[in-house]
Amino acid sequence: MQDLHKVYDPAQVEEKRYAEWMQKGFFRSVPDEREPFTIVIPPPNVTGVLHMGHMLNNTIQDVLIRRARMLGKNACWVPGTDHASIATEAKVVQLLRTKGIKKADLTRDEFMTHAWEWKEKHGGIILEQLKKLGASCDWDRTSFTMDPDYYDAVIDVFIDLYNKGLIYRGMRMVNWDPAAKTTISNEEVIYKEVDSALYHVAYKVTDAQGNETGETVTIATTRPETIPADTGICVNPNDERYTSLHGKFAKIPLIGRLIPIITDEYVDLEFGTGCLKVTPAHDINDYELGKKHGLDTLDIMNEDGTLNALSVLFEGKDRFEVRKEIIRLFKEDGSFVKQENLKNKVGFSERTDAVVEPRLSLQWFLKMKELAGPALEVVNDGTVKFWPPKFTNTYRHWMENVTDWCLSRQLWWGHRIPAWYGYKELFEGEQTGFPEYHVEVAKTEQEAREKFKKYYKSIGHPNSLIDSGFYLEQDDDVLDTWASSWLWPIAVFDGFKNPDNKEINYYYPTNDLVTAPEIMFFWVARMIMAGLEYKKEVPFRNVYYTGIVRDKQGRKMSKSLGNSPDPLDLIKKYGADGVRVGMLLSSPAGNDLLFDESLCEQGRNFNNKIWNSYRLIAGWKTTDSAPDEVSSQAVAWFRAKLNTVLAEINEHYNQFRVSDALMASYKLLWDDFCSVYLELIKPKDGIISASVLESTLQYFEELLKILHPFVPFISEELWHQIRHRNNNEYLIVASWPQVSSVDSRSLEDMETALELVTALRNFRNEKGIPFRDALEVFATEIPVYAAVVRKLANVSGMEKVSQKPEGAFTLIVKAREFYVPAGDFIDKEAEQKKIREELDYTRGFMESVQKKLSNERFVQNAKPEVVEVERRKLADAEAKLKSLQEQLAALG
RNA sequence: GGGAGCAUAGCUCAGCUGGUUCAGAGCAUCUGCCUUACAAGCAGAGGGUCACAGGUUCGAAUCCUGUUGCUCCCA
Repeated sequence: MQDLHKVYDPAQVEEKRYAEWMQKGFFRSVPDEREPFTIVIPPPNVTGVLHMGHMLNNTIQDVLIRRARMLGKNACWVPGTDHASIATEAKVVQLLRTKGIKKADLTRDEFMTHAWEWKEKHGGIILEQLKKLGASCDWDRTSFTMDPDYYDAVIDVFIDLYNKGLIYRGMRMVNWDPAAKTTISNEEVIYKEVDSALYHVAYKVTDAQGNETGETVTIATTRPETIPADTGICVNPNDERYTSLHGKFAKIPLIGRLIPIITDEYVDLEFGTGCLKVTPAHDINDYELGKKHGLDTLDIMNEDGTLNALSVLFEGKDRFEVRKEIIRLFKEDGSFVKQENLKNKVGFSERTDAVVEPRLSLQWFLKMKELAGPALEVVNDGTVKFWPPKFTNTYRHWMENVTDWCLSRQLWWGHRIPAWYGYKELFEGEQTGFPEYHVEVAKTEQEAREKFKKYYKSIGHPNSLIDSGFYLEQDDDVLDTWASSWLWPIAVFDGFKNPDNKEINYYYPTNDLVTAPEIMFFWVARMIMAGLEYKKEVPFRNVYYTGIVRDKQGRKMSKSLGNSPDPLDLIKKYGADGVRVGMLLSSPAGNDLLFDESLCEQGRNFNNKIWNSYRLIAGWKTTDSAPDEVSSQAVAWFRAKLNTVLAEINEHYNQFRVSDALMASYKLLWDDFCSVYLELIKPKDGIISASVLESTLQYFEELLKILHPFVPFISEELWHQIRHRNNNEYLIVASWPQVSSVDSRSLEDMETALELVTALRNFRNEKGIPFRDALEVFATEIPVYAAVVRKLANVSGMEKVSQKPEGAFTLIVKAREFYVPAGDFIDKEAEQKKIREELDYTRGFMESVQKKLSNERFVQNAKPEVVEVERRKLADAEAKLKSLQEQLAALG
């Protein structure tokens, strides 16, 4: 006892225990005869540092994996990181810049050397941080999406899908990030509302020969800089204002090029002027419209967001500069009409915050329709379950409207696309800007060359020329990061290179996946597709969606807002166990977590409570004498209580209600064990019956087991404090308690006793009677757990009487009457008022029950049990009414 | 514009297939306590016409319809 500090100090415990777990290999999993339980971590980004979202996500995974381990399963939690093409490349470019090196001056290989250096130095930070949280990952299995075998798997899958005809190359409107000079996915575009303007510009109308008719047509646009790329003007055929324009042409101001005026119902009569300029190369809707009407496509933009020669007047100038300049020029030449201010949503790059430019470009795509069908099916039929289930709706909707996946990214860091191009200048040593000629997908240049030879022969090139060598160039682009992470559950077990290896056969399919709903489509859906395609089996059985961690005001936590606490600081302040409890306290599956430090404080307080409950027990000395009555009752009751709550907790886990499981455990320890059980057995002199102490220690062990997944460190520490343990006898590998049969009588008896205790405490409170003054209680029927009442309410004696003693105060508990001689304490008027209020309520209650019972249709239609319940309610209410009336009468 | 979801105490949320001894939990608030494990604590208390309006039913927080408000996803 002297050794135990009054408050729990996590710093003394956490590092030590984690090191022991590691050293003893408790996190390590190898296939054996036990049932496997597998979780693969959603690989955090190598550029990442631990944030609150990771904390929540990984705490939940650790809870699930620790419980599975205690349930005797072979628990395997695979950690790792993904290479994060865009983010990492951006970091590396930035770092090089500080050293005065430009990416453009480096060869691809040189750049990759720098990138790998960066990865080796910074890529593991987040995993080290997870250890502080207590994450029980099998660190020997740490994977990375660009490990050699993983890299090969990604390339092989690309080739395989290409050979199956699922991958194609096509011209598409993509989201172009002019700062990163790469395509980004729809999901990486953040739409923000910005102040902008709708510019009205008049074009002169002409006939097909270019003769001006004297009319003008006024369009409205938010992007006047794209006007040089216009290839048409569109009006709604039903718009009577513009019927005279049908079939005519318009002359682009400043530029003078003629463009046709077309009609399509797509045009909104209400918006702007009702005349739409069509710019197929720079707007996705215009692109579709242009395709439909056979308009030209004129791309005036360079990859860095400046305009090119096709813009005629603005070559080399930035798009936003041109926006200002062109309006000025329109004003000068009189085609400017007016400007309307409005707010609209503009897409920004998640990575660089640059305004995203719709851009036509040649990209690699994966057809999704074929893959989506089966992936939807397995969620619909429950093979893969979502928690909470409401997310299946979102999933279904997306899968039914899936679009092809753009796989290529214009970056170097990542898996280089295994496609090879030959050029028209077949036997020159250099690419000279001629259009490419032929494409082959192959793993190596050697293989590609063989394929090219065959191809060239087939189209009649002479052998002599082919044999003397020809120029090939590999695609410069890499694959989207998700095109590697969708293989994660298979690749971490080497399931591509060795498709039938022991590990993949044992661990796959995995059990649970814990992730955020925002990546349901990037990742969850695609992992299911990959699993079905390559293993013919789903990758996991359950997907637990966590919420987003927000601040108290409901704002998403982000670096730029600066509203996110540093998780490591929190751990320092509250202990890892405290933070874990704090994270889980208010985060039911799928619900956002409004994080507040006070939650961690609550977690810390809980740990302190656990700690002090042990301090109390540890201070007792034992005697051989038999347990007293109250202790025996307490021991019997707590066994029943523990088993009841344990069954509830198990059920919560089965339904993935992790925070409910925590709350149930929290109350079991705090309310039932500390506030009731320990108070009941607590000896006045510090000397306790040895058998009671032994039961108590056993209970405490059970509690530590139940608490372990939530608070691994303190529970392990106390586990060793309680008793001397053998070498590998650690809580982390102890068996999860079994539910045994419950004595429900004991639970009921205790409930009655505790209600009486509360009534008596309340009575003391109201009358201002201090606890040290013992009360005397009379009852018509002595409760089974009278000893409990005596101890907890400081009652000197409980005597059976046939009727209420003179001047006593009546307490009604479970329709039974208890009398407390109150003497001077009684306030007649207040008492009468209280009884009358109670009488009113009881009468009202009785009436409603009577009404129900006298309703024939109720008695006929309702289930017999329900009717029986109503009858009992009536009987109880009648008894209570009678008692209250008597009390009132007795008061005069 | 299309789709999904939510609206229950001051806050965060439970409340399964409709049945008032279920309107509940944690936190917060208030009152009284430094009772020899813990003031990071102990003992109590107050607080909600379950968004609004209809409907189905013997009976609705729970089912249906509409309204309002909010959120998310897609375009």
